[in-house]
Amino acid sequence: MRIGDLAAEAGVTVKAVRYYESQGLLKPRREANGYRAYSAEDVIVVREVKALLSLGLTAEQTYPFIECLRAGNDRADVCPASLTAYRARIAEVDRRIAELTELRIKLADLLTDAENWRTQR
Amino acid sequence: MRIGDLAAEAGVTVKAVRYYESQGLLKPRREANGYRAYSAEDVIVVREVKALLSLGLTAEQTYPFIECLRAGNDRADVCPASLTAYRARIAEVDRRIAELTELRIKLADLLTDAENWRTQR
DNA sequence: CTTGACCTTGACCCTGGGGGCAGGGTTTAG
DNA sequence: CTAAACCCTGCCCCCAGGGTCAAGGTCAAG
Repeated sequence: MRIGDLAAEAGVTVKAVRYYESQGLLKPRREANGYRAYSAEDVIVVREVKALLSLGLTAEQTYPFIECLRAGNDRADVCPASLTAYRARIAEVDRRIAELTELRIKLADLLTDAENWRTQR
Repeated sequence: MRIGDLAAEAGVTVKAVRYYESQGLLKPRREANGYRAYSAEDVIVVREVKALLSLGLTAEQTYPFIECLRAGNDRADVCPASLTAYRARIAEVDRRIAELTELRIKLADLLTDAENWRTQR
């Protein structure tokens, strides 16, 4: 199958597929005319990458998941490296939520302060 | 004063100062040799920009605050436009926290699922 | 055989807030 | 006089692609 079919079937853009390839996540063969040729397995890979990116992982961080698939597993997340990646991402999210929560407090304080200053003048 | 002095006094890098200028937040005069020349007021502006960026505003969003300062106010955040910008940023942070909280749940579910699958095999 | 619609290719510029580096000119202290 | 420290502009890099382009390939209908 060609890149447009793959993209449509996996629910991403052609541009995204080419980007994944540039990141080393796909290695399609080429037809005689230079067109990229994909297997049915590549659809699974692209869907997985899409799902992982939407969880906030970087393209690079999806690597262990794809390797897990390529190793013959039905699921990309049953390998130890995948579990580690999940845990790392959860920790990252927790850190980010804590940061934003602090920031929220700071902003609210600043707003209150600025409002009070105005009514006092 | 020159760019290095300004940067040191405001606690940012020379590169950052030039970037702020490229975003229209500073308009230094030039010495005969082409060096940028800053006023003492510019230190205040740069400090303000730095503080606002650390609150997650974009350089563009700092614009109303700088205008407020230039209008002669002692504080950059006492103008109506500044209050609006604060409120917008708070709403943004709230949205982001909500997103991350949902994401956290998804990730934890996926992790649990993958772990269980492993112990079951 | 040709036309037109659609597909694919690689290549370029853009995002935000700068960091890093190159290759120059200027100034200041010793 | 020279070396260090400063300043200038301009270019490439990040991340996950989006937008646009010119050029060429494919496939059906007429």
